[in-house]
Order: sequence, then structure tokens, then C-alpha cells
Amino acid sequence: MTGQRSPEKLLAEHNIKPSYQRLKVMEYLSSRRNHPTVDEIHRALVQDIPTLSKTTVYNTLTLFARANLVRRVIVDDSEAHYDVLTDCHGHFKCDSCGRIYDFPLGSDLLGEEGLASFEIRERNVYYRGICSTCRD
Amino acid sequence: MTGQRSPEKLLAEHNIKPSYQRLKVMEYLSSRRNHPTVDEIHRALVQDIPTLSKTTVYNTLTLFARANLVRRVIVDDSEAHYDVLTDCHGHFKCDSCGRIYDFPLGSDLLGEEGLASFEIRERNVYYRGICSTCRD
DNA sequence: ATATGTGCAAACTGTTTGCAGCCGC
DNA sequence: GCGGCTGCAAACAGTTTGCACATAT
Repeated sequence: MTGQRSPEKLLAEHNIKPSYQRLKVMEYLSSRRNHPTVDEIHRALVQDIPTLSKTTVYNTLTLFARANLVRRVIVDDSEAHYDVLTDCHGHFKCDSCGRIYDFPLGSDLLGEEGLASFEIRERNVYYRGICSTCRD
Repeated sequence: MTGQRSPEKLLAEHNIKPSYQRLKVMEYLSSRRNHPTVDEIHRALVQDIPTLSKTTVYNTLTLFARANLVRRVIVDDSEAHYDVLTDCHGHFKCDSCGRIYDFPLGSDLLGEEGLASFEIRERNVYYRGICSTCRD
């Protein structure tokens, strides 16, 4: 059972030097799994680290993404969102409240027959609509 | 059998005034179904319409998208692609050649149980990887 | 004559890059 | 002391906006 590794361990396993800002970013991502944007992460962390720059958040996330520690999620034309969960799941973005929900994805379900002999490296599935809370 | 309507008809059906540039954009989209970017459309059409501005292409595509004549396809973090086919299909982008392939999508296949009582308005499915041509 | 489409230029936004200074080992 | 992390400022790319001119009916 691998479960929830600590930010320190995660970084160590991927040979990433555990600087204070990196640890904080990873900590933020793994606690609140809100698919935050760069801006949200930055706004949240500047409180503890007043000198934190957005550049560092960008650098850090790019680094994490290359190491497959996080995934850049496109649910939205404008900003990129980041997700620590690397297992295969879809995203649903509510047009009304803007919240992003995860939903499980079966493995081989889609019409992937059409992609025989293609090497699939990444699957992105995102829906848009109105969530149950906003419909009430 | 509805099949291929002419650009004129398509625009008329959606109460869109058939200006020269609009017709040309629609014509381009429906002939080469290449999921072109704004830039590609513009580059292609300036040849016939030397005064054509990108702004007009943007305006036109936004107009078409609102009328559900085209779909904005996000397969790529940077530029938006446009697609006349509004039926449900997935996109595969080759990391090597950059080409975008369509593939059919079954209807209710995914793990959508998790989204019971959500109102799904739009499904986006895109994969990344290496296409069969580039693997050889 | 009026409403609407077009296109230039400038603004905007998210992201990237260059580079000087700083910190930890 | 050295490698490399940080963060400012400037560059960048795609897109949007403001506005004057052109165009069609």
C-alpha cells in the first residue's frame, strides 16, 4: 500500500532537491487536491512565504510535471490547472460555480479501436456542464 | 440524410449574414477538416483576401462557435483549434508530427456513473502520443 | 440612412526567458 | 567556493477590445 507519501519523500524519490518553496508547493498540492491554478497556489503560499514569486511557482510546477509528480490539467481555455493525482480520471468543470470534479475513468472503454498501432501516452478527458449542487 | 450542407446554407440556417470572409472561413473549415488554428486559417485565406485581418477570423470563429457551427478544440496548451464536426469524437495529437487525428467515441462508455445528476453539456476527449506513421 | 461587418492598433493575460544575486552544502 | 535555486523585469504569444472606416441593404 503506497498511499500518501510525504512531500519530502515524493521529492526525494524523484531526485528533486527539497527547497523550502518546493516542499510548500508539493504540500499544498497534496493536501488540497483542488486542481489549483498557478495563481491560486501563489496566492495561498505568499502568506507564509512573502517573497515567493510566481516564476518560482512556474518553475516548480514545470519541474514536477517533467518528473511526473503532477499533471497539467486543461479544463479551461485560459489558465492551466495542476493535479497531483496521476492515475487515470476525468475532470468535470461546472460552468456555474467553476468547481472541478474528478470522476473515475474505465480503462479501455472508448472507441480506441480507431487508434490501433498508435502509441497513447496521455489521455485527457474533461467535461463541462452544471454540477448537481448548482442545479438545485 | 443531412450530410454536407453548403457554407451558404449553414450560415443561413443559423441566421448569420453571409459576408464574403465568413463564407470563406466556413468553406475552408468544411473542406479541409484539419482542425486548423486561427493562424492557419488566416494564412490560407489571406491569399485570396489580401486585406483579411486576424481579428476578423477571430470574430468569425467566435460567432460560429456561439452558433454551434464549430467547436473550439483544445488539444494543445497554446493555440486553439477549430472543428466543424460537432458530433462526439475524440482527438489524438501526435507529439512528433503534430497532426491531429479524430477517433470515434462510444456514447455512454466512460465512468460517468460518478456524474449522476450532473448536467453534461460538453465532452472533451483528447489523447497525446505517437501516431502510427511516426512510429515507423 | 442605418445597422452591421471589417481591420488596424493597442491592451491584456498567462507563460517563458535572461540574468543577477543568494543560499545551502 | 560552487552549483543551482530564486525572483525581478522584460519578452512573448495568443487572444480580446476600442474605435474609425467601409459596406450592404
